[in-house]
Amino acid sequence: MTEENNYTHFIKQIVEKDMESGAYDTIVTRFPPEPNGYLHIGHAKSIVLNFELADEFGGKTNLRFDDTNPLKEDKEYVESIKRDIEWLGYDPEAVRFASDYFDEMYNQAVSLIKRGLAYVEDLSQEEVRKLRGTLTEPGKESPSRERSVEENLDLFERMKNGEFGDGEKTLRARIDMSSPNMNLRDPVLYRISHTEHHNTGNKWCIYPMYSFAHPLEDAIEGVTHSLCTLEFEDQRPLYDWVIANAELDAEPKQIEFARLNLTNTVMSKRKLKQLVDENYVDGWDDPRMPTISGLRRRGFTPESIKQFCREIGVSKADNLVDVRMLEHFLREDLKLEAPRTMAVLDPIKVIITNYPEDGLEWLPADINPENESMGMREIPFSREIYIEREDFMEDPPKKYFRLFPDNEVRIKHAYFIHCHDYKKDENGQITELYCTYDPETKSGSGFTGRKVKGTLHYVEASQAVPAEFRLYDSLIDDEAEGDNFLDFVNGESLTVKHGFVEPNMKDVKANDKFQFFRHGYFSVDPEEATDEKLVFNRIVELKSSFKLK
RNA sequence: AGGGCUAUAGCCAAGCGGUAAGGCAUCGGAUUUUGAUUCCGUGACUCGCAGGUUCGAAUCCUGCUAGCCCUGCCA
Repeated sequence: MTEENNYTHFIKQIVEKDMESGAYDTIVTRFPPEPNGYLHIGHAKSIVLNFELADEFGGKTNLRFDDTNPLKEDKEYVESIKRDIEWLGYDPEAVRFASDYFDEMYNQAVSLIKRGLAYVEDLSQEEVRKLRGTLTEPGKESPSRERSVEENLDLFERMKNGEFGDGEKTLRARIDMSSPNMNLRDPVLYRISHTEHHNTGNKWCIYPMYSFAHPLEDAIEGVTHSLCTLEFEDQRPLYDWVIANAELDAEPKQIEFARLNLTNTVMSKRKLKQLVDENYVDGWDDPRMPTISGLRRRGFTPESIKQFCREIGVSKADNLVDVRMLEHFLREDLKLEAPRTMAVLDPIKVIITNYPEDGLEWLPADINPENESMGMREIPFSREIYIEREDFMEDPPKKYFRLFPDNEVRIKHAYFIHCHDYKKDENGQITELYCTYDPETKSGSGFTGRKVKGTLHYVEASQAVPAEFRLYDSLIDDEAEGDNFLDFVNGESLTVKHGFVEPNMKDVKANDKFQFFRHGYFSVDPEEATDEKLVFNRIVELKSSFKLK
């Protein structure tokens, strides 16, 4: 069971009341994705809500694939969705499919027909649309509406038996063509589609619509609280109509909440698909994607995503959450977990002119100063080291306390070094720095004679391990201008750097996470890192109050 | 405009008639061998607007305004 938590929201309050009043003995929720795409962080909000709410009240949560439209769905998505939920750390009480209940749904439809609550429509889609009316004008009743029960029964059975082509007929609920709620103007319950289904194969050529299928699925599974997003609010009367008229005992209630929107992010399946199809990214699991698989590959931890979902709350107000909140929880989670190590992403060589020609020493370094139990490692130091190119300036501005001519800085875990000279190539690019070190300032020696303003990270040259670093920036630039979201795609969302890491990083494994000193949190790319080639994805930068310029 | 819903700080969000929680972000300051972390401090004379009820209103009532959703045989 989940420990008690401090988060409350209107849905939890509804459940609390329902439990107190005895309306339900136990709570059952479900996460009901359609297997037609990959899960993203917006789904994570729903997953966390459903699983943790049920868990908190000692209830259960099913994973149920809403596979009522074989035209769009595929097994491939079923597997990726299962994997993502498991990775997040949730274990469904049961894994079900809407298609498991096709027989039951068919019987319920027949029952509605027998009671005069549904009829077979043979008007074309176009004609049905015309009769539906508009937002401000009531619809008109279809001639099919007054067909006899016997005829309806016969036609529906023939629909099932494949006697009609796609779109030739539908089964409609007989509700109210003049309802101000469009969903109640005799909504379609079943349509004909001669399409093979990933689960039921060619058994069916009629498939139930969401509005009919979903409440039945909930009722069959004994779901008590059926949570969905705001756009289904207008469907609730229809949901309730189905529940009231179905011959099932359970009485699930639908409750709607606002979906998640994130700054610098697009969330709709359509847009994400476009980014993939038009090669703005490398696939659904590109580390820049807000998909669960993208976040996982980028290096986000399940806990950081879950904590984010808990903290943003649940309400009915449209919202746009700052991505920096997500990043905050990643840093928070990794702070005590990720080993510190040093990586130079854009190297510049430093020659320590007064260090012995063939000297090499191993220095002790803590693995995580905030978590001493992680122990120590040893890192080499010698006459030649690499530091970050941006840690040296010929002509620094005020308050630049890194290295510049005639300045002294600390090299992390090693010594103070003092810059005396530097060399440039024909393009004016700095190629080498010449420094001296002061043996008295060795780290751990307790030296207090002088203070320096800056501490730089480094990698010793002879032992340095080459590595590739992939630095990610927002995929979407919220400040950009344009009519189409593609105008907002950041063309510089990926920067690749080649540099060095410490020798003890040779044996890292896929998805290992580190804090590169002064840079941020990085994760070993699971797809493209090999034994010969280290590839690190930057998950998120460290915060910084330093602003050059 | 017919219906449904929403409105509390830059963002998310608690609050449920007794006098505005918390988080993120921002900006200060202290500590610091990460310009990080940590720590401390920082913002709503007011809750979309206008009226009303009440000793007392973000909370109740009325009327406005703004935004989102609904006319798939998608979910």
